[in-house]
Amino acid sequence: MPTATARSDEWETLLAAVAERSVRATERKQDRSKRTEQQILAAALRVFARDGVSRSRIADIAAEAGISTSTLYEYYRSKEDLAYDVPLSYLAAFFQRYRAAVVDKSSARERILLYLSLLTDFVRENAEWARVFYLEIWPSVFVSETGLRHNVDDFARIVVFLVKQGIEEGDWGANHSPYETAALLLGSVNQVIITWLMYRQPRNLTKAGIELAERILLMLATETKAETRLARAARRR
Amino acid sequence: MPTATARSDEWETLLAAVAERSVRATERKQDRSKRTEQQILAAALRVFARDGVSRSRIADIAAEAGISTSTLYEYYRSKEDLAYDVPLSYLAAFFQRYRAAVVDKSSARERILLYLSLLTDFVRENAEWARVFYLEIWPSVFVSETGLRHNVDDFARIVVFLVKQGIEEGDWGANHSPYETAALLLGSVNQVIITWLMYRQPRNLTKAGIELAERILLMLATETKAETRLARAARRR
DNA sequence: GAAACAATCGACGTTTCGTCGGAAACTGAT
DNA sequence: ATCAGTTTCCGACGAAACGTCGATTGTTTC
Repeated sequence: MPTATARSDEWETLLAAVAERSVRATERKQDRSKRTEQQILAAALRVFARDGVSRSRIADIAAEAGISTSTLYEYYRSKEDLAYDVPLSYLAAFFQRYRAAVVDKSSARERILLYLSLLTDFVRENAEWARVFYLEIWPSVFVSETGLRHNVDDFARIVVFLVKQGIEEGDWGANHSPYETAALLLGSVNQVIITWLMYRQPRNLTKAGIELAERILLMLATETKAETRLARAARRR
Repeated sequence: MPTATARSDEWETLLAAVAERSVRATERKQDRSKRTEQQILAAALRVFARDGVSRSRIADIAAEAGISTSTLYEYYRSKEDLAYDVPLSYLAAFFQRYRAAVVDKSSARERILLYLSLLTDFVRENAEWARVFYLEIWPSVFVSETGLRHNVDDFARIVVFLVKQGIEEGDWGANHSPYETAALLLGSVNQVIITWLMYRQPRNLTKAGIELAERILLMLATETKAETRLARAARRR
């Protein structure tokens, strides 16, 4: 088992890797070009959120961005490329925000709680992005080996790491696979997020997210106590 | 609160509605036409699963089905229409299978457990379908007001109903919204399914699904006991 | 077996995607 | 300021996929 500091180092490394991966390498020389890039991304997000990715036309996005279609092709090789790049900057922003907020939290419990509540909060604030990301991009990431894929993986990787940390700290037992427990945490919250995106239910997403996360964490703690009791009883027999 | 029989009737009604909704109304006159329809659906599933919906070409699907593109357009107005119709027959099969298997289960606990384990089992058996449905269609259903939308809603509706039943039967308390608890159950299992579809992890999906469902149900029961204990302690003070 | 209907197909118009060569705007050095 | 070199932008065009229509072939009914 790694020592506490080794774990802590690993955590820093993970966060650094995640943050770095989500930074895009823009190599444009002139300022107007960077502005155009931003305009394209903003326009694409608007159009994707409005029409859905598959129905959106490149020409519409270009018009929305105030440029010609051929200029857009200077920046992105295809609609698919564009669709995969749009969520990236937001994802980077989310990871950055989490990294900044988590510095003064050291327990797995606190870190997970912060992660999930920050996530629901971020979704609520950036509903247009979330709509495109959760309902269009994320699920179809599999079709291509794109850079975004790794960012999406990071999403779960962080939770798995923290679940393992929680086991070491005794917050919950090692009876279950950390992957299963992570799926429990992340899957539940994702389900609530998707429901909110589709039906605006529950009304207060942030509140619902925090409550759900706290509930699960409490259940995990109780589960361990119950299982320990059971094991003790079995041994006594 | 409804009586036990009223609840039971409601359950039958719900299952009947779900089963009926997922039956497609085919109005073709000749037999060869029905064969063609099946060929199109089978071909579309293969091509969608292989190339992804957005990259698939109508011409490829037609070729795979052994017909001309214009014939395909006799059956479906557009690729979108086709994409939304492909999952339907499988969904119907799943609901039918569940309906048949659940007749001798009356407790909410058993019914939920059966639902979720049947689901993971069905996904494992029909991986091609699941890939298209979970990773491509389901999330983008929102873009259009299609019939499939209601079938997808049924998916969650059943779980919500059963969670409510569980509250009435005292399996778990009424402290939490049934929608939240349903999200917990369905979201976790969905997360495991999606992970399996993308990475073939965990290896044994059916086993993982059952274990996860049992774990959550146990946690829910324990949670209620713990909360009752807490409430009692609070009253004593 | 012929009239009426259903299903299929090849040819063709339309829409959207994506490329290319050159014009316009910017940069830095003289 | 001007000019060479570079970057960015765009209009015109070609390619590919979508979707339509009238003619042809197959099936049913009487």
